[in-house]
Amino acid sequence: MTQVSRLSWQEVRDQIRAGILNRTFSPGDKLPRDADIADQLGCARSTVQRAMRNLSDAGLVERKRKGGTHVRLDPVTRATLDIPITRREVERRGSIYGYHLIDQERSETAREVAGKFELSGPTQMMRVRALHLADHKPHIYEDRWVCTDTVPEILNVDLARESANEWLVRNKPFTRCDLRFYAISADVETAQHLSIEKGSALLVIERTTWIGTAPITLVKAFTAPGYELLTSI
Amino acid sequence: MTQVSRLSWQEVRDQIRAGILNRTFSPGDKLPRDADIADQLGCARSTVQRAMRNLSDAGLVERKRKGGTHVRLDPVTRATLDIPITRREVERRGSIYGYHLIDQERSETAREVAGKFELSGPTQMMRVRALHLADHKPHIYEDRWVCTDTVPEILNVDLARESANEWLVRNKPFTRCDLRFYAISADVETAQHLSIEKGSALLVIERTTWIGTAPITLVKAFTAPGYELLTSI
DNA sequence: TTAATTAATATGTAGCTACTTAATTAAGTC
DNA sequence: GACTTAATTAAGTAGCTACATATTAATTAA
Repeated sequence: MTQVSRLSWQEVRDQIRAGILNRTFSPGDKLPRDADIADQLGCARSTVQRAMRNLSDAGLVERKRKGGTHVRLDPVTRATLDIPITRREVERRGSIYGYHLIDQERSETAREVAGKFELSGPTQMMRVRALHLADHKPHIYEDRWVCTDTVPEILNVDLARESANEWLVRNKPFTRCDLRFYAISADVETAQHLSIEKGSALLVIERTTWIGTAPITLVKAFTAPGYELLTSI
Repeated sequence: MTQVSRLSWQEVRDQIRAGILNRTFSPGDKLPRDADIADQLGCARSTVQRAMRNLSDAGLVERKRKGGTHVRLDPVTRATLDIPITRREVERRGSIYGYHLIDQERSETAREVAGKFELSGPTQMMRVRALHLADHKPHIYEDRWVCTDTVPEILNVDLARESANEWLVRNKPFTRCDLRFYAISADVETAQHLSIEKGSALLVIERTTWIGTAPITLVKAFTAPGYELLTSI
C-alpha cells in the first residue's frame, strides 16, 4: 500500500506536465477545467489551482478566466536571475571587496538616459562613475545616473565611502526594474578603468529602476572579462 | 467608506513590503508570525501565507518552518528571463526566420562538455552546428552537443529541415536547465559563421539541460552583435 | 557534560465553501 | 447585419479547519 492518501499539488502538477510533454495535450490544446481534473484525480480544486498556477508561472500553460487553460504554443525556457548588490556578490565568491569612486557630477539628463526612463519632461540627474574591486582587481565599472528630483537625499550621501549601488538598494525601493544584457567591445575609457585592453569583449548589465513612474536610477555595469551571469536554479 | 471589506493578498503583501522598505522591519529582523499579522490586519492566515510566499519568491524575505520569517540581509534584484525558441523570437520581432544546418557529426564527449554535464562516465554525443537567420542575416550561431544515449531519436531527425533547438524543445522535456551568459571576442570561425569581423564582442547564451540526471543537450548560442537580452517584467 | 529524546512552534499544505471577476457566448435590439 | 446587453462560465480569491513537516528548544538519559 504505497498509495498516498492525498495528492499534493506538486504531484498534480507533475501529472499535468507529463500529459503535456507526452502529447496527451499538444501545444494549443485546451485542458479540462480545474474542477474536472480535480474530480478525475480525486483531489480538491484548490490543489489543481495551485498546480496550474505553478505551470502558468513556469510558462507551460496559459490561463484565462472563462477561457480555460491552454497549453502554450511556444514553450519558453523561463529562468530566474538573482542580481545581488555587488559587494555581496564579491564576498560570496570568497574575494575581498573594494570600492572606489571615480567621479560624480550633477548634470542635465542625457537624451539616451531620458529615453530609457521614458521621460517626457526634463529632470535633474547626478552622474556617478565608480569601480568595484574583487581582490584588489577591477571587477565592475559602473556608470550611473541618479534622478535627484526623485532621490534628492543622494546629494548628501558620501559616495566615496558608500557606493550608490548599496545606498540605493538599501534606501530606495523600486517598483519597476528593467534589465538588459549585452556585449560590447571596451572603449578606451572603459578599458582604462577596468585595466584591460581596448576592444576586449565585456558583458554589460544595464538596469533601470523607477518608483511608480518616477525615475530612480540607470546603471550600466561593465563587468570585467571573464564575468559570467548564472541562473540560480 | 472606501474601506474594503476584505483584504486581498496583494494588499497584505504591499503592507508588509512597505514595512520592510520603510525600516519598520530592517534586514535580518524577524517578522511576526503569519497568524499575528493576520489578526492585526483582520484577514485570514491563508491570505498572509499567500502574501508571504510572494515576498519569499521575490527574494525579499526568507521563511523557515518554526524559524519564522526574516527580512533578507542582502536584497537581490530577482528577474525572470524568458528564452523562447529562436524561430519564435525572430518572428516576434517581425523578422523573417531562416535556418541553416552547418554540420553534424557523432563524436566522443569533449572534456569541457562532460564537465558541464557533471558526467562521471563516458557517453555518446552528437555535435551539431547551425545558423539561425533573421531577415536573411545571421542572427545566432549555435554550437550544440546532444547526448545520443539519452536522446537516440535525434539520430533519425533531419536536422537540415528542423533545427535541433526546435525539435528538442518540442520533443524532449528537461527537468533541469543551467543558463550562463557571458561575452566573448569572436574567433575566426565564429566570426565567419556570423559574417562579422574577428574580435567583435558577442553575447553568448549557454544552456545545459538534463532529464533527471541524464544529460540532454549543451548549446552555446553565439548571438550576432547588437543582440540584447531583456527581462520580461 | 554530552547525547538522545521529546515537546513546542511556525510555516506548509489539503480540503472545503462561498463569492468575485474576467471573458465569452447568447440573446435582444436597432 | 451590426451593435448592445445580459447570461454563463471557468479561473481567481478569501476564509475557515485540520493536519503535516521542519526546526528549535526543552527535557531526560547516559
